[in-house]
Amino acid sequence: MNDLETRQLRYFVAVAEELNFGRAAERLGMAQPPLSRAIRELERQLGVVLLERTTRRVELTASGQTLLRDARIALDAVTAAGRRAQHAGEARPQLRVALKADVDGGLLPRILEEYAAQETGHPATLVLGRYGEQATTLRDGRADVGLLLLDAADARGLDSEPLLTEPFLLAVAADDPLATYSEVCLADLGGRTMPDGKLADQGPLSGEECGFVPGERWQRTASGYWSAAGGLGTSGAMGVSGTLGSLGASGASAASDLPEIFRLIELGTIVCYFPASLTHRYPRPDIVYLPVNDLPPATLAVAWPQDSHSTAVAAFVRAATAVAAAAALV
Amino acid sequence: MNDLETRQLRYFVAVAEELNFGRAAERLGMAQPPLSRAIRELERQLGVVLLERTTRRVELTASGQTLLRDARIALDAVTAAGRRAQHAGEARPQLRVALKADVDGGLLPRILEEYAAQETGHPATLVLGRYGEQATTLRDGRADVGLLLLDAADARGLDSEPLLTEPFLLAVAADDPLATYSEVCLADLGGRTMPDGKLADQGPLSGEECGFVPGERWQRTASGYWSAAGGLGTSGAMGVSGTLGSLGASGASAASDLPEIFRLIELGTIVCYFPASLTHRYPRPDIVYLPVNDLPPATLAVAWPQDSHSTAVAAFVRAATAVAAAAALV
DNA sequence: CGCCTTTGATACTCTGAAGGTATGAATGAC
DNA sequence: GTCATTCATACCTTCAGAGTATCAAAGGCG
Repeated sequence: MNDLETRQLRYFVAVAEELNFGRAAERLGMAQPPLSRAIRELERQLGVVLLERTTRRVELTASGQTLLRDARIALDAVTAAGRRAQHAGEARPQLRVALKADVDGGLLPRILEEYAAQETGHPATLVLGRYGEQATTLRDGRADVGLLLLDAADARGLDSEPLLTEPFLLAVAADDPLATYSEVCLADLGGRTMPDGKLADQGPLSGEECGFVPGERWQRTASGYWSAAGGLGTSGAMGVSGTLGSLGASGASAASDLPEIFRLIELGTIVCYFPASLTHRYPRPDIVYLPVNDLPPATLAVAWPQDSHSTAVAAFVRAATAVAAAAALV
Repeated sequence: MNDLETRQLRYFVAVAEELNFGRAAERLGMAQPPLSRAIRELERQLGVVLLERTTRRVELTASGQTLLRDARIALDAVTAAGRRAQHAGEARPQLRVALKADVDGGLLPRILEEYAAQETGHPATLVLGRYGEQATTLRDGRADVGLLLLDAADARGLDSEPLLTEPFLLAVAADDPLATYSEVCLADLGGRTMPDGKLADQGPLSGEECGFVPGERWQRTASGYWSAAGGLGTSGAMGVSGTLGSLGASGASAASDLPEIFRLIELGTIVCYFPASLTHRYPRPDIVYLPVNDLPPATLAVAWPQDSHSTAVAAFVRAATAVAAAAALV
């Protein structure tokens, strides 16, 4: 078997995601026939059928599903290789820290201060992204280290160290009937929607595209072992592509920035989950934050590519854990 | 920046490893001029100088070193994607278990038995390889799960669970002066060589190509965090490409299979380190096994690609840890 | 100091793989 | 049965990648 080219993987991922050759070709900026041929050639090379296609429907085979997962990972690794090389070539190397603005447990200033004190020669710069993007940002080489909510991130390929755990709070309009409650549970939220259009009673994390075998629940233990866990106790914590302001490509009436989201919450159009520390930063008269008693808490962590070997990353991780440990004592 | 092609990465890795365009071209089965052009084009795409070249010498820049590391990882990910897709397309899917024959702490039969009892529908098959190859075998998709010595493996991209710890024993000829000792230390071994031609007083693990920043020592803590550790206490445990029967491409008088190695040990030509459990399996009148008092012990672990999501892998890991735990009680 | 070997770069040619256009054929909706 | 949709096929075109021949610079050496 000759080695695959990234072009072939990109083509396949496009088709596998669109499940439609025409749309995939359009997305790739090419005509449909050469795309069909390329996929056929890929299947011939691998000796495996990846897509079951009729003129009306395209479906992934088991091989195709496997390849979709692994091709995404491989493509990330390739772009990461390029980007890291570019970054290493810059005159004044920097430590790129990925995070979603305000999702830092209030620790960011102290972490940056502590990190700067370590004099690594790599000043820190922030790479701000939307909620849930941080893991990908680390995997494809746009950042060196990140702060993210472990439960919302697909941590594959990353190592991480938890910093703190805090509950999600539900933000609702002050004139919502729920606002009089001292706490709510998910079942109380029937019908209310989140910024991404999903139903609020599913919790803050979208489980779609989680990449896990349907019907299986996996969770990571402290020692790094993935075990199948039967129960649903932690099922909310396995999402991958987070919500909270992210708007999917398909999102119809999705809001993406915080001011917009707060406005819609005040109007009663949507509700939204926020980590508790973030809510302290946005006290607003017309919004009430409520504890949700059957929602697992959020774990803020510092994360980095598993194959990282930079001293600056290690220094940042040390700084982050030290600050978190100090904060936990207060 | 357009995405890189794996062809470009393969070309670069070849040149970076050979540090000579002509030899690299030969290895790639192509002429030298197009290779030179391809590398130049790669540098242009990235906007970075990867190689400092005169007509007499080729050297890696900092960017080039970074790219060499990451390109290897990315290429492994690409081939893994292809192989896993092929594997998923097979009629009767199997669990491919990578190991070096006899390096299993004596647990393999019981692990296989325990695994078979779990009825995953994926019968186990063994993928035998040379010592130290298991990690790569897992990364590039030739196997789904493996048994390996953690200290000898480059565990990047893998998750693992330790099974047991046992000392390395030194195998020497019965008529060697050392054979009368009850135990030895590394300093006693001056001048003796190992199967790969390296000096025995360096311990069983080759530190070359370890990929870590020179002058830094890294070790993995229980929680998955890589920390810089100043001391040399565990320095022997960071090797990547193991020895013990592997013969490097450069190896001149290297021996590769066990019978051959034992013969050379009997003749006094070489000495060799083996995990204790393996020596029990090869009692030979003309070979003496000695404890080495300043050598860190070997940790046998079960390992799997970090992004694995297979129930069969999880079942195997459960089986392995259960058997190891039971064995530890005896 | 000058010759020679080694080795990467340049100039040019050529081939084939990747992409485009036109069209066919199958499938499901109505 | 008709029609729209969508994937496959046939055929053509182009340029990127590979080859050959050659140049030029850098060390080694007498």
